[in-house]
Amino acid sequence: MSTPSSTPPGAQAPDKPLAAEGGGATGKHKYPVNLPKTAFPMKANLVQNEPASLKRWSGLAAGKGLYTSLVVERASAPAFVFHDGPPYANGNIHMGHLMNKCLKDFVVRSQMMAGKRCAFVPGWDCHGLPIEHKVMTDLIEGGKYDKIAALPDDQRKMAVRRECRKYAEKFVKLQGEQMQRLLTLGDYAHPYLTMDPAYEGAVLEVLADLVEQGLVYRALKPVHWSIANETALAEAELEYEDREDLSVYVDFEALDADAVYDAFGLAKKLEGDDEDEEEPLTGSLREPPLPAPAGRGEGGPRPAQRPSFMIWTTTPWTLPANVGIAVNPKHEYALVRVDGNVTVMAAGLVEKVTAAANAEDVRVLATTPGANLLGLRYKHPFVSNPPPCGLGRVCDPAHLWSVVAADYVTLEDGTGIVHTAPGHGAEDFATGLREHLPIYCPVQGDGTYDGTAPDWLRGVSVWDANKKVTDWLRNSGHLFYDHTFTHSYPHDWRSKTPTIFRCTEQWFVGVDGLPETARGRAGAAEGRNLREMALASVDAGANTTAGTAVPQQGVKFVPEWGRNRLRGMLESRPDWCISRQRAWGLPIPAFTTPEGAAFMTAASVRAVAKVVREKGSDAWFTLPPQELLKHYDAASDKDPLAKLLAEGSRHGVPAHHLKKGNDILDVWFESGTSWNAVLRERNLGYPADLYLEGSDQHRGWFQSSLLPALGATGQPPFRTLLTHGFMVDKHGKKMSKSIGNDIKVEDLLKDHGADVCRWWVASLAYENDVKVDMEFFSLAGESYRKVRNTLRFMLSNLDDYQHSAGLNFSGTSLEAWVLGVFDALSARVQAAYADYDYRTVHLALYEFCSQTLSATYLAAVKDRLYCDKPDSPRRRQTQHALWTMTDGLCRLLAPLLPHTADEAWRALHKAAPGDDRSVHLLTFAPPTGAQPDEGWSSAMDTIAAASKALEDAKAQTGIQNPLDAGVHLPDKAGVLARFEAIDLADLLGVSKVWIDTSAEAARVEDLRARGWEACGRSWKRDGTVKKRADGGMLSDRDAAAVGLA
RNA sequence: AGGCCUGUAGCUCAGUUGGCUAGAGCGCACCCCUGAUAAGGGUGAGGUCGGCAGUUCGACCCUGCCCAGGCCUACCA
Repeated sequence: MSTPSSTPPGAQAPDKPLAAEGGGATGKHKYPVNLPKTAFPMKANLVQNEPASLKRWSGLAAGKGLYTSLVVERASAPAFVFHDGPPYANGNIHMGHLMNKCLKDFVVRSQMMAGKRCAFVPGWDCHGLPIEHKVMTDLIEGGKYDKIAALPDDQRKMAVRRECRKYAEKFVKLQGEQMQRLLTLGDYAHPYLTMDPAYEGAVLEVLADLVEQGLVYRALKPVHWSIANETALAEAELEYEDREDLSVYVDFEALDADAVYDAFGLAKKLEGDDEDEEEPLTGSLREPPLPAPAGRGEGGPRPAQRPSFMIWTTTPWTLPANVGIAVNPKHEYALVRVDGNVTVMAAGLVEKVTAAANAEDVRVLATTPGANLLGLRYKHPFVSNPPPCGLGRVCDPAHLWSVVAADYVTLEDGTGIVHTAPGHGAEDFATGLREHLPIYCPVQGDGTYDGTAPDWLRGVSVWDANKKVTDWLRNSGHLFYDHTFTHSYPHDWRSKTPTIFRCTEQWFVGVDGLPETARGRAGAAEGRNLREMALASVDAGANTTAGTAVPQQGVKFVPEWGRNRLRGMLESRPDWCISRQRAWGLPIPAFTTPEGAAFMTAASVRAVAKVVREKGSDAWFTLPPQELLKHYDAASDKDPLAKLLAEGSRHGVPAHHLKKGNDILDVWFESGTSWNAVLRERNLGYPADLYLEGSDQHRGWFQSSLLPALGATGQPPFRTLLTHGFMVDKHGKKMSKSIGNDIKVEDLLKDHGADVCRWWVASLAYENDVKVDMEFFSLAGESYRKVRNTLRFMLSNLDDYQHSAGLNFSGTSLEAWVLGVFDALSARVQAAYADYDYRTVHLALYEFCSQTLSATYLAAVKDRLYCDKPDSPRRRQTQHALWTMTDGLCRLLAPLLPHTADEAWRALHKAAPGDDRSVHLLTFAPPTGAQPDEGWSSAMDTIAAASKALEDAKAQTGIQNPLDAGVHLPDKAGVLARFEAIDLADLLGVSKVWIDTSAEAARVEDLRARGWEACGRSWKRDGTVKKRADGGMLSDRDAAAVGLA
């Protein structure tokens, strides 16, 4: 049974706009007061209202929308060039995107508010393996791949590319909507997509510039290789599975026994010689082998037989490609006699290795740091002819088959001496490049050895070679020990077969100046050293502090340690491999002549770029070479390579005899040239004032943008690099879907709305890692509501106010004080925006709302707003200040809280639903010009002290309601005399203030003891309260306000 | 394993070139107001400044080591 309403028929339902009842004691008169009234609701209801704001903004200026009208309106304003790093077009946006996009939007909106033209073109990285991999998986699982796989190469790739494009388009659309839901402002109608034809053409034009500078070359590089599919594989296409392999310990005979013994500091005489003669000769009759300190031999005799270096490998099949052995210069190495043989290995591993092989007689003869072994030569166990150096390289024959340094050599496994085959391993490759060793790979695409291998291995599969090589070594006496063991090994994700590391020809951007092959190129005379240029630009901006101008060519870092981080990475980075063997990407427009020579010149790349601009990169797969090169004129190409090609010439190759290359560009090259494809193509300005991304982009986009820009334009593409940290959970652990501690942006928007999320982002120390938890958004919501309610209270007291500028008021007025504080706040906030210091913006705005306004000024002026005659000068003056601050505050808040600031601003201006006005079309307000009296500072100190006294009095006397109190303020300095006592009383929240020039401290008095009555309207006891004509007890002010004498 | 970075109250953050009893807001507890009311105001309790050692008359701040965490490399012969 439900309870019927207890309201009697005819009774008035309680009205929401609170009437002037209650208040005074019962039985007394009820007097009307000026109650607050506003349409701006206390409850934000962001989840529903934000989409409405979005819709309104998109309809502004007859459908042009907010972004477009702003940019058009600011056409001649100074530009702030900001550039978006493209997220990958895959999946829903996550917490990282939330922070990144909000921070970027703070930049865009605050720059616009500062009067700049800040164009922002959002972009997406559309090509690349993650999409291709996903699409392939879907095709395979859907049973559709077999049909596609049977097509000719170009057609197969086109089929895959069509699917990839659809996939990318889908996620660009999805993510774009999600980003706009975060209320971010940008040219979402015209984003940049790395798969757009114009973008692709612009990328190729940068490539052409780099080719022209002689920075692009073709060389060998080891890649993961699937023998089953005869293709290179990316990391993402590998699956690691356990596999049983043969591991071998092999002795490599030293070429010069004496040199080895010298390195170990052994005396230059043979074992068996008379012991007595041993002493003074050590190190004195010969040159030390190395500048490093001599080895720590005991000065004992040197063995008669030739020593060897013992290496360990789990891939015996790579031994034919061995060109060096690596030691760690810092580790200690031992010369060991093992069952009659003398060999070298890491001192710390002697016991482990010999025990594994069950060696019986083990004696360490001497030890020496690895540094002393560098340069020692050895004899390859079964290869005698020096291998070819490798495409486009020059090798140092003195380094072949010698001991080299590598700090990746550890003492965890093996012997501490690492077999090095640059053609078969990434680290070996790096070492090979550094030491000018051959990059040699005798293994062909089908996994068999080619003609350069020893005859007993030619045509043999590498898997069979493991045993063959091991047997050979055993027979020749080089094998110390072998055993099978199980380890995790990469497998091809599609064929499930084991992969190998194999050298293939790839395209590189050189970072250390001109490689041999690039010499003689057109324009190469002024070729650049990218590493030096990059380091110089990173260093050039050092020692600039926030706000100061960045020197030409220099880069400013926020935070400053980013400089160090980028510098370290630039110092150690290898040449950039820009080619990939995939379908979903932008082809590298290189051709192959019938003789197998690569053909690509600056002019030929520009010619293909022209076609790509018209038809997109699909053209590479659908058009024949002569069509792709239709804009190319070999006769006018100054590049020497152009001689290879001459249509119709007897000496050259006609274009239609060329073969198209199969490589696509690394996607990092595509996004790394966005400064050209977006900023320059769209005339937005170059270089950018700011790039803003996560700190992982020091390795990624910052570098991939810096290098091509330096190569092509000679200057960095950005003046400032700002980085933010990563999202971690509330315990500081990384967030991931698999752990299940991730927070969905969707959920946040549904529970809290975008403005609250943005308010939270603004509060972060974004340069560090950021802890996230659902609870934090509730807290942010509370703080948001405080700001909202402060705005609401001001709005509700402006309902009857018509603003007009140019009001003069005294410097001692409350208005002069509060507007003075507001001006300081405004300056502080604008400076913080300019410094990307949103935390300070957030804090300053919050504290102003909470402390200056809510707790102080608004509390003080409440009485005059409610009880003064509505149009009294004092009340209008207060409203003037309220209006000025509400308007100004909305502008200051607008970059952080686009919806709420606009909602409040429109409420202030009483904008009707169809009204186009918006706070976002404005700029920050100029200073109010208020000139607060110099005495305010000490006046406020006195008030604070008196406030404390009042608290004490409340605790000790019967005063509970501050309006029952009067306060005698000390004023020895005579500062307060020029202030209105009533203003000071209102700041204290008491009924009456007396200024006492002789008092030391504030004194509180109970006004009831004076017999002062409380006013029935304002509840104040100001000493003027008396019975009025209508019988009510009113103060003079209130009597006048209601028209009673 | 290496490079860079972080670690101050339950939470988010301040702490200027080493020098006062280490601050603020939120949250929490208690109180006031009931004409901003699913609001507003006030008061208070919370910290061995990640740990250990060192330099110094004096260290949250400088140095070293360790612990925990993050990003990026390298994960291998």
